[in-house]
Amino acid sequence: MRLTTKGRFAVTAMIDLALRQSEGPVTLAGISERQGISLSYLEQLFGKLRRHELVCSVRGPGGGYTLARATDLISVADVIIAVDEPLDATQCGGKEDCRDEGRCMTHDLWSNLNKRMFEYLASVSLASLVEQQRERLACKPHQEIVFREARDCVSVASFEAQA
Amino acid sequence: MRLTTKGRFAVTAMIDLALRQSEGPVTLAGISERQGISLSYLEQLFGKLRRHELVCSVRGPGGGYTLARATDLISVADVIIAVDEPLDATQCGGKEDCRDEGRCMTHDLWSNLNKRMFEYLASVSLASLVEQQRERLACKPHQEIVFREARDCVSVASFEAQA
DNA sequence: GCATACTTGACAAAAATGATCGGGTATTTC
DNA sequence: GAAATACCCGATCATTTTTGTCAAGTATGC
Repeated sequence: MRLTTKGRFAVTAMIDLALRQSEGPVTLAGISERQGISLSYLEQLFGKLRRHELVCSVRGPGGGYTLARATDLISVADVIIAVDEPLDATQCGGKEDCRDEGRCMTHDLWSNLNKRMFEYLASVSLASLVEQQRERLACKPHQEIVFREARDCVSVASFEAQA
Repeated sequence: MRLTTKGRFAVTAMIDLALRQSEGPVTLAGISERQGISLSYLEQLFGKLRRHELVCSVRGPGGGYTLARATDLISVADVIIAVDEPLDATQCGGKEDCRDEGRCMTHDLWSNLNKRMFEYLASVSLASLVEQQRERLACKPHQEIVFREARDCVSVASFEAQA
């Protein structure tokens, strides 16, 4: 599993979608404006999300995207896997036991790490994130949910290492 | 924390170094040949590792690199942090509580993930990896420790997602 | 000492990826 | 038909990853 900003964008967009789909399909243009992600990029991401059957699309006026499953059946891991396409075959995947010692010396380490991360991300559902988000909104009831300049924070180029 | 091939290369190289430093400084040329990582790239990585005081350099003939600390005092997290320099300031770092809800909607998620990954990687020392590696070598006692074509496996471009 | 070979160290170029921009087409609602 | 929307594609810019080139330092043989 790979952790980059791409997955972060995708998750952010999915949360936005989850928060609004009760009012019908959500347009990418809306997500783009609210979250400060370029429309083209969202199109690419949602193309992948759709092909992985995490979202459904509705064309025409009033159209947009909706989630394909309930929020508690979509995990963060699902989203990240969908947009990050992990170039399957090219590596000595979990199956082959990497004879030729030096090769894949770090195999066990990485597959353990992978596993841990995956387990963690798979344990976090969109539902729980949405709930978190709702709680925050509840604290500041009348603030409008339009934040154009969210970019500085959301679009940052890399994860931060922290102790 | 960011997970890319860069960190993977660095860890692989550090294990190679740990396995051989008993015979004196280890050259990057050697690591390059054995692990299939380009010399220039290793030079960059080891520049960072040196500046983070994880390795020491010895110039001139017979020179090379040695570890700056005992293998059980160097964690995988140390190595990855060293080569990945997390562009500190640009983001809304852990301190600021990201008011303006939509902004950093996923803040908690990512910082939790970060924390988990970091804890895991910090718990894995170079010593434990070396020991693992030694055990494997022990099973195939007479095989020469020269594996030119390790690239196919080690150089793959991304982590694999796996359940 | 001095040349020479071995090694790190630093800078620049190339390749790959991430992200944006602009155009177009298909589909649906009105 | 007109407008709103997804969908697709190629071009472009920025960033990151990877490789290439050249310099600087240092031990060794003479």
